[in-house]
Amino acid sequence: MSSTRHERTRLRILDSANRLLLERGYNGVGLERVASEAGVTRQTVYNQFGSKSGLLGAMIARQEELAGLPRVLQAVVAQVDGMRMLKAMLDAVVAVEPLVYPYSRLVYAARLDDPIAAEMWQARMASRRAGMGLVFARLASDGRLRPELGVEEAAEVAWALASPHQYEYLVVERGWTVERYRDHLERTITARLLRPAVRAKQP
Amino acid sequence: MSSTRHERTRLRILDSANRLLLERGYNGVGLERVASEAGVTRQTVYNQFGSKSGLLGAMIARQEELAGLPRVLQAVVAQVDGMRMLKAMLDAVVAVEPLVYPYSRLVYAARLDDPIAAEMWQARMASRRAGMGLVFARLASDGRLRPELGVEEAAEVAWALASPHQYEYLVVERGWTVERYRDHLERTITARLLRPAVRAKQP
DNA sequence: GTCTGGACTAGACAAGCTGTAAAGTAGGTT
DNA sequence: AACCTACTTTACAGCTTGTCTAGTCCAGAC
Repeated sequence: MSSTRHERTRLRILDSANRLLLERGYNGVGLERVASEAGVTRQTVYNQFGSKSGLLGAMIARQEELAGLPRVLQAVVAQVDGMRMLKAMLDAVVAVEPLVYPYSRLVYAARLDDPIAAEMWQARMASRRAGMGLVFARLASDGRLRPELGVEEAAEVAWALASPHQYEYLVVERGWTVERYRDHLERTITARLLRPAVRAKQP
Repeated sequence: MSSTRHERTRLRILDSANRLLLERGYNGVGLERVASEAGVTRQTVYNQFGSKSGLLGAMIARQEELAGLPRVLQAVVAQVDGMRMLKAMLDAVVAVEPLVYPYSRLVYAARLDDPIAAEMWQARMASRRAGMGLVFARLASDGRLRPELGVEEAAEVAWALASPHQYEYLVVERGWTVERYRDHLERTITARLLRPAVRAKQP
């Protein structure tokens, strides 16, 4: 099997990093502790991940994989109708955010004084924004966009609405269910950015 | 005058802390440097502010005072009409946020592994949320709220929309002007939460 | 079965950080 | 002139990330 010693210790380190960093914050726990809980030396952590930020990056990459991000994004682009695409996008956000948000939060905070974390944040956000751009390009060509709005502007607004921070505030902090949150997103985007579907034109 | 030596050094420390922490992040610069740029010893910083978090708290309190937060909030509660109150609230957000946001961001990040910062964040957010609650209570009694919405829910949604993170994303990151941002907030809140004003009832 | 290379350990080091402590020196007020 | 407070100087403890050098152990190739 593909379970070399290398990979096994790598996973042990990632597990203990998950446990500790998630509950005590990025600066709240040192690599010595992460290493010892993984039954490993701090040196090994550096051999595997290069730096503390590197470890954080590996944690996130693994979590996105685990959360099935590639799969749900594929479900989004598979839609042909703009409105279905939007719904699939919201489903994707709601499915992935709960699993990925605790990690996003760490990167978001670390980003302020760690260049590597800053770069990671930029890359993640750019890719999500691009996804939202696709959705609204489709909605625009379907004629569902409000006439005064451009695709770019609509995508920016929608992405800001579906950002991790909104999830954090409404779901994590205020206790909304993810269903309610999803419903809220759809309502807000519809009310603010879309216009009713037009029936087949009568010439 | 009320310019004791105490207060003068206090201001010098706050100034150098502003300069350094804002551009290098909370963990990106140590108190040794802050102190030396203020022409003072690190010990003096501890005498005055107690801890690094304490210094951060003092920075924020001073900035909110400088930004005129009490004044604009007074302008909000002075309104009698709910819709004017909402507009005043948005004016307040737009006036204060640009000055306070860089500091909010520091507390928001530090909050994850610093209990004092966490408490500061909680207190600040609770007070802003309470303000939004007042506005929507008035709007509700004016009959301007969508019938399916409760005051609490509407206030939560509005507050999430007018949160520092939305400002950060749309204005700081995407380069919107504050006027455009304010307009966006009003449009979104109106479209999502309010219904058109009813004319005087005809019996 | 031995050999070899990569993974891991052990221990020490540099440079930085927060926070505390004790003792001495200026400043301004009364 | 005396005094209290603010401030400085110096030193410590304990923690951090990151680097370096040996040495050890293990797994798969031959």
